[in-house]
Amino acid sequence: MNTICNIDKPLFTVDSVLFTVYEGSLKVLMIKRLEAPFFGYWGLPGGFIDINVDENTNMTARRKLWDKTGFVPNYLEQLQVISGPSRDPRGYSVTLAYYAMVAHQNVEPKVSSVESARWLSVSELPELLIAFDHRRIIDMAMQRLQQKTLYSLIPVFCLPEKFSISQLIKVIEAIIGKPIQRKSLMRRVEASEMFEISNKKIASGGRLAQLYSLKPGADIVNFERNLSGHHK
Amino acid sequence: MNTICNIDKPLFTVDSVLFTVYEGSLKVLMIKRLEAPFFGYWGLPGGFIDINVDENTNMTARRKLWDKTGFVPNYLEQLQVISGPSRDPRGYSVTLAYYAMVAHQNVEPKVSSVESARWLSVSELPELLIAFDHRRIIDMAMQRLQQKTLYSLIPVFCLPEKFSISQLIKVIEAIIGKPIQRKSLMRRVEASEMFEISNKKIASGGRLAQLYSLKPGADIVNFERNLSGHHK
DNA sequence: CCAATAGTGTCTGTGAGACAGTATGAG
DNA sequence: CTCATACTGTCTCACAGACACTATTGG
Repeated sequence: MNTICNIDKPLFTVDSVLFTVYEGSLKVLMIKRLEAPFFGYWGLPGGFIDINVDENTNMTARRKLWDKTGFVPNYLEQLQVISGPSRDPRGYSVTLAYYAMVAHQNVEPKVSSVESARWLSVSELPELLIAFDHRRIIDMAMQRLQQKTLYSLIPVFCLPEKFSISQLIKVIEAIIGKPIQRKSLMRRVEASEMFEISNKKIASGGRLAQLYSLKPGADIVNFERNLSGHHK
Repeated sequence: MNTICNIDKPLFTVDSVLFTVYEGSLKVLMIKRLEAPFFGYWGLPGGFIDINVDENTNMTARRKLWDKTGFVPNYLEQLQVISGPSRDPRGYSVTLAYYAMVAHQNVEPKVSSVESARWLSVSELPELLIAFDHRRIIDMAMQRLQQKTLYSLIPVFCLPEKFSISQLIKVIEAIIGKPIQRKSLMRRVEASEMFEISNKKIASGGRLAQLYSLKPGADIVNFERNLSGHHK
């Protein structure tokens, strides 16, 4: 242990907004705080960088998420740095926020075993006590996720390895909060060349659905036009 | 002065990639380093956050750019945090990189008076000695700027308050390195509703060109389709 | 008049939206 | 068979690309 030395230097932390879609709604992993400040409030998973362990801040984010979920998120990207003298009562602070995505099933066993961790629907956040400016950070993350969903297929990272188009539609609609055209999505899945057609199908009450999986090493494709975003 | 306390805490800095377009090419403001490490190399303008002065890291970036250019950049946005144990020989470091844009004419007087500051063409960077991993940061900034140029009109921030469509075309072409269609650009300028038609025109060897200016308080519009990017 | 640059008219191409129509599973 | 869900065909529409055409300046 060594003394925390804070003279003229801001407190630097790494926090993550981990998304998943489950039961048809977009959820964020939050941790019930067991220490001051904001004792008893919900906060984002995160913490200090450990320069002896973390190769870089991405690793810090991954490590902290691993602690809570027992899983490395399928998608992780820097969101924004938020800083200022009064966002943390302990003093001037600088927070690097990430946003990330996982398939619910991959993390459920561990998350439900961690007493303080919980998936909260973004729709219920207004009624809850959120620590620091984490509410604002979640809003920024959601905006970015929604925007990115319009021109890429990152929502696949909320799904298991093999998934059907219908599952993907549900996830996308939960994220952007609007219906989309199945046909448009299929065109994109096809055009992106990111996915393999699996030899399996999945039952869902009617005709069996084709399963797709991400090609190993496939890059995320950005389309040149946005999906819906308005209309109807 | 107080002792730098580095035990277990990374060094946090803020650096900026300041772009302008001048003489038909995209340029970056670089500073000839007069101290170790990387003495004599070119580095990005930046430095440490001053928690007694800077309301947040944006202010740090602005302040550092003001020192070198005598001007607050027209556009400033966070780019990325880069971190690791070996990118700075002095120890584990975390750098928040910004990218920014100015009109060349606004900053030229001051920049040419600061001995160590210089506008370098991005095309000549490979031949120069660049400090730290700043070369990689510039490349990231350029990629982001190019991408954003395809779906927004941020290149206007490289131009004086009143500008013509032809000037805007030249700036955009310098940024993305490809020709664009004048007609497409005019459609966008019109559709964005970001600009006012000035009552002045500018001479340029032929018919007088209409001058436009950013409406006060106008938000930056993001289009739903990208411009060219390929074709022809 | 001409040369040069500014701006318009308009046709084509591409990919999303809409939605009817077809396919294929379970019971 | 029917119902439910999966998928296809295809028309429309918005907007970028292309490029010929007209407009307006200086000399």
